[in-house]
Amino acid sequence: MNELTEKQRNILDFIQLAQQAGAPVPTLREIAEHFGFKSSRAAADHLDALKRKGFIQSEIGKARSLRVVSPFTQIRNQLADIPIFGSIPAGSPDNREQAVEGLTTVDVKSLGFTPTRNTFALRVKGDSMIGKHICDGDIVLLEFGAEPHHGQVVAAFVDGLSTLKTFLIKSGKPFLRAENPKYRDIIPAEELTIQGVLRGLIRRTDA
Amino acid sequence: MNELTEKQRNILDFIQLAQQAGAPVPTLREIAEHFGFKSSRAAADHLDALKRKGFIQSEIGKARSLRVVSPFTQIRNQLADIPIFGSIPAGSPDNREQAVEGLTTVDVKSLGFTPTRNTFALRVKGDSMIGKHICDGDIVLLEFGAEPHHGQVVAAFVDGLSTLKTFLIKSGKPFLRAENPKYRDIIPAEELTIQGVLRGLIRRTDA
DNA sequence: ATTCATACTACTCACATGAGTAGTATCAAT
DNA sequence: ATTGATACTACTCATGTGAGTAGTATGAAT
Repeated sequence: MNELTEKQRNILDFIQLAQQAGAPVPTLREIAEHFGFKSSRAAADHLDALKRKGFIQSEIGKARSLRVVSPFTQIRNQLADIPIFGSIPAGSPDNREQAVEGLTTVDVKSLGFTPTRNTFALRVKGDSMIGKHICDGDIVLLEFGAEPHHGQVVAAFVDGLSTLKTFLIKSGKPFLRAENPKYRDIIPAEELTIQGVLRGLIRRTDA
Repeated sequence: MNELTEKQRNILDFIQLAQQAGAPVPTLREIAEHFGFKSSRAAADHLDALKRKGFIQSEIGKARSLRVVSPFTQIRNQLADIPIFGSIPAGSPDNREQAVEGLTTVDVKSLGFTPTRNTFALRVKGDSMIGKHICDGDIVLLEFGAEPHHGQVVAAFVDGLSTLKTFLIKSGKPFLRAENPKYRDIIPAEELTIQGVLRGLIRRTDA
């Protein structure tokens, strides 16, 4: 019952293509022009059919407000871009221009938290956090400016490099510990800059 | 010289967020309303500044035609939606309607491989792969139909559930092994369905 | 001192755009 | 035979929307 005709599918594809390309969604007249219709009503008819069949939605009276609602985009939530740094520059990660190695885009819901401007990513070097199952090459998502709690993993600026450590409080004093018996670093955290608190992780496995 | 003021940055973020969410780009009046301006001219002034500094582009006279052209979107590549299953239904993951728990969107470049229609995700239950640093609650990205190689991690259908195991070949025969001494499962792989080969991993760390 | 960018309010204008009315033609299902 | 969905043309209307004019205030740079 919810099957599309060829014309309707073509129009749905046309809209979806524009949407995916990052371009504004076409207007009734743009659709009409593209398909050679001489009246925008023809396009409106097809959109009505697509709406009735649940493939698209729009807000009334609002220009270019079409949305394709495939089973995927229905589930889809807010997205967020998070910059990946090779190493974090000193201070705030707001100095975005420098050292940005790439960008990762995550679905907020699947991640379980909402990234802010203070969220950034870092490529892990070394196996100092292997005890927490954070491996060499993993991308870790961190939040700048968050207050670290006992047992949380944090990024700290040590010897000119950003390194991951576990944040611990012992006798009221904060310490940093590597999660690998090979590295016996236990460093008083007072003298250091905590750059971010671990919020998530992305790993790529080579094929 | 191309630095943005805080106001301009906020407005750029507002536009980019809408764009990423798949929503139509805001109009002058929508921007003005969101930031509490009483005139759309205020928004237009900021957009003029952003255009002059090269952060956005627009087509004249066209509704909602803004595009963010920051270094971010320049780096940005193809995105891919990957469905997350609570447990994989038997057979091909193409039966997407069922058991889809959520959706994760990843940047292809940061992931290091290109997801296909055969790429899917699975939420890990249990710690049977802790030896490979795959933890309970992690989201693993898998590829259906790929030929598993010795030592790769695969998803297999065992006792009505999808479980992760390491794929091994011993004396020409394929075996599956759990990476946890607690689970001594060594199962001949011939009788089993390999549902997918591990390609990536996403972890969320509770705040 | 003056210039310039930023950051607005208040208002206007033209046209872009969604939405609608009325009518025609075709085809499949009943 | 008649109904209903599809697939249009021709036209109108209200409002959404980008663009612009005029003016005010602030602060940094020269």
